[in-house]
Amino acid sequence: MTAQDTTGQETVGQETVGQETVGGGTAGHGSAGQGSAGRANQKLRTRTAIVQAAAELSRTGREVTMPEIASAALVSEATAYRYFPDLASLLREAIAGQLPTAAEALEAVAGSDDPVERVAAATEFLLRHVLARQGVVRALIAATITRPAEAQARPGLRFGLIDQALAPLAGTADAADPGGTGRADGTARPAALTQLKRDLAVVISAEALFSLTDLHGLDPETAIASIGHTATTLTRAALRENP
Amino acid sequence: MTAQDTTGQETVGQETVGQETVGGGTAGHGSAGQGSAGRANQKLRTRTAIVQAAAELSRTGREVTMPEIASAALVSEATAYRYFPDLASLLREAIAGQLPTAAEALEAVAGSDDPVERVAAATEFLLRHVLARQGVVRALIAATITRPAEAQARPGLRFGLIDQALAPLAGTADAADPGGTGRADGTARPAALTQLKRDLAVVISAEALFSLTDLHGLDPETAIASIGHTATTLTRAALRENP
DNA sequence: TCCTTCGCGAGAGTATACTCTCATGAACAT
DNA sequence: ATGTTCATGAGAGTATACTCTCGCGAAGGA
Repeated sequence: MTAQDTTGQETVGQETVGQETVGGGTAGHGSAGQGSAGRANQKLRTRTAIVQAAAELSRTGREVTMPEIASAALVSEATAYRYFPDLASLLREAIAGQLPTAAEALEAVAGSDDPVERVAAATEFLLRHVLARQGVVRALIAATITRPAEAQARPGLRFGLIDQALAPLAGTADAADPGGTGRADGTARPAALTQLKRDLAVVISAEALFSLTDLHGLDPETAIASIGHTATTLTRAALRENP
Repeated sequence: MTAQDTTGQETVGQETVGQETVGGGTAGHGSAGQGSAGRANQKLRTRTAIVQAAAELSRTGREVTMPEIASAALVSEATAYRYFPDLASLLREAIAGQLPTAAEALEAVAGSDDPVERVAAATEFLLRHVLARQGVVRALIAATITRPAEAQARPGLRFGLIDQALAPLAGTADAADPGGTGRADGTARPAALTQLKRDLAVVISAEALFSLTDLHGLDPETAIASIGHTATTLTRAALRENP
């Protein structure tokens, strides 16, 4: 019965909010039947405004605070915290909302069946996306690394992208298999695919990018190129062993 | 011979220890040879006690706070901050102090010239060391990722270890070349070595370990094994192209 | 012995992230 | 029309990391 419950979920996807269509009668009063459209819509608008403000600010590449987002969204800080348990959750959703689907991200190589080429494209895409939102991504990493329990909620774009890039390798439904431990396929392929995905999950990451730029002192372009090289090297090595 | 010097420095551009600038020629005690040994020793003991306490607490694997360290070291929190500009600096030094040299860490494979074997050992060593100090390492990453400017000071164990593991590959002084862009050697070797080092710097890391355990949900042992696989795969691939 | 220096503790102060409570007024039900 | 629900704003409160200031008291010089 709390505000929290009504707005419900906070994970990816904000289409679940309204339990009844916006339509109904005019937002005014008097229309019988389902009258609570006004409040539900209001909450939806508030929530959307907050996420939008966070998304816009994230694109500056700077760090972003909750008061800043709230004031940009024309709500109070308290309200922002009513919709999101913490800054990290909000940033997560704001970032996830800006992500194209894995298929869209790999559109440029949609015609290619070469995993190496596709992995290179995925790496480039992910890292440039991260780079443009550095401040927020850094804050997200900082928040999740000290609270591993809640880290599961971090956007799985990385994994989706990798799956999508390696789709040509998976017979059919393998790419959609999250666990990825392979099945009754009988071949050694699934295990190798799983391992390759783990290899790439480590490499195609914001953490890898920041390691190279911050600790190793590389400039962003060089770092992206280096990680691209690492990712394709791993892919080629896996292909060599599993033709 | 200022008190500053005696207590020792630890990173770039921080001389915050005292507010006093013990001032070379203060009128009073010009001579005295080693008269001020008492105070200098006292400061050294205090500093050592703080680092020791931090090191011990770090080995619990938990997170550690400055008040906790201070009380374990029997000093006030203010004193701890007099010796270290922030918690991260102290943790950094405490962790670095527990590190064996790269050579010692790779003692088990000292007799081997096989880079693959040596890289596997380095990976295993680094990740187990990190795992045993999870809480502190996580806090360090969180602190440095939001302040890239000061990240340079993070312990370079990773790089030293990698250099040491790849020592058999480097003709002579190449392993000691930080920039590593290769020189007038004429061959393609140095560039490939540099790239391999970057590959491994991304993979043999605490960030990689936490990515797999936190985001991918792997248990620590599986994660370590996976990263070991990734690292050796990269090493083998590099060897294949540069015999 | 007397006086200065200075390492240190204690406590107040700041910044950021987040929580809690309460009052307001619009939306809604009756 | 009237009473209830509830989204919201405002502001105080908490926790952690860190800073600043004051003053004590012992180390050390003369």
